[in-house]
Amino acid sequence: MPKETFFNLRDIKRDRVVQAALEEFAKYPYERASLSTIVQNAGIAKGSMYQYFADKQDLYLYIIKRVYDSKRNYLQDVFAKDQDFFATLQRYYQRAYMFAVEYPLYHQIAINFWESKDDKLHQEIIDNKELRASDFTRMLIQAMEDGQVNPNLSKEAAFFVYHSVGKELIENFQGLSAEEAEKHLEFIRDVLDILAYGLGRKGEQSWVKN
Amino acid sequence: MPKETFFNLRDIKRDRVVQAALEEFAKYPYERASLSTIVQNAGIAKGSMYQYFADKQDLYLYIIKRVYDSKRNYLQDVFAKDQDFFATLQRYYQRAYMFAVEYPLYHQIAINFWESKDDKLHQEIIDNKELRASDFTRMLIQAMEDGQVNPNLSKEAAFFVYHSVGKELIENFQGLSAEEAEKHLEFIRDVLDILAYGLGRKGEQSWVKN
DNA sequence: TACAAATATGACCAACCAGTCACATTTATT
DNA sequence: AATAAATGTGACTGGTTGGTCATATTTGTA
Repeated sequence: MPKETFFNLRDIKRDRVVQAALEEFAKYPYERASLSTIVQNAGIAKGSMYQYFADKQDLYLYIIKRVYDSKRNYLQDVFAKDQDFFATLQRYYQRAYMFAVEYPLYHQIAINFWESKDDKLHQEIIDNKELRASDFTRMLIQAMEDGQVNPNLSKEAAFFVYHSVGKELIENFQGLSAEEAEKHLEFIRDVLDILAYGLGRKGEQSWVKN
Repeated sequence: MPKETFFNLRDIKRDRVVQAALEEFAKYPYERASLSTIVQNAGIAKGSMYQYFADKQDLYLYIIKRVYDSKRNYLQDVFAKDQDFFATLQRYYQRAYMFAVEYPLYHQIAINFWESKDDKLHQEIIDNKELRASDFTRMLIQAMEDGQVNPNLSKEAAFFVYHSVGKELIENFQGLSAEEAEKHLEFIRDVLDILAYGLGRKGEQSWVKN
């Protein structure tokens, strides 16, 4: 948590600090990111930073929180729109892609974060993954009951497949030229279709005789 | 490339240097790995290391080469045993898993390597990925002609799915207890089955009417 | 044994890092 | 205007890093 002093700052100055931190943590993972570089780009003295934050990790966690709050907010209306399992997944990943295009800095910071090896940070990543796993599993069970998904599949394996592909999908679009967006969204659809045909074929349900 | 001096070393000493480097690069990615730690664990002087290698990167690339040579050798007879596309993939990933269990240090170094952000190293990763992509695509096209795989699928998307899942599969098994090996191998089979049913159902070929 | 070539050494260097602190400056309160 | 509180500052500390180099030791050769 930042200190009170940080919140008392004038907006322009506070934004400069945040912006400089965003840029640095987007460029480098936590351990290699440099506080000296951040304060230099923010145009403040080294000591000032320690008036705002307890230490490097405090600053980092604040930035991470901003990023994930923003992403959660961006994705909030993706779920529960309808009950189509496959359509929901496609909305989710396409929207996650659009987030990456719209907020490239946030996107890069998130990538750097979940690749972090730092013990304390790593625990948060695992917690987060388990949280998403239970969300996904809930959706999956519902879809199995609805008859959208083959109910004989291993739930763990199904989550694993979607987690892997989703992670790589999001990570993959670093070149975020807006012109290619349509092509990228189509690619996401192609990839998810491959998974969908494996998880159950709508209308045909090819698994029933298995 | 190591200097001649390195190869002139007595086996015991050379192995000590290699072993210390392996342990350090397994523990930390390139940038955070410490030469000082390596020389200390190897029981040699700092200066000696620079008699053997030009610099840190020279040492690292030598270690990386060892790792990948070893892995390539370990996986060499996986392909071309038979023409069953899905069986070959399963052999590949199960064997890659066994490699990880058998050579945990090598395994960890490989993971750290392909997560590296260093420009020069990153290029090698991309090259490597493209090489595997063309290998995979060749197999895929063959399987499409054989009727094992739905020929209407996007080849890029198909590779992407296998690449993502394969990468995460290999990365995932860090707790490499030999007792759980059977369970892990079964999990790999479950995951690949999900993909297979999406790429085409053997015997049934559910895509033909699509 | 005498010389030369190869190899080993660790103190040392400059560059960087996160974090500190005595002090200067600005802002709020009386 | 005078005082107090809050905020800003950058030189400095102790640590780490990759890399160097003059010198010492070992090894090979004659």
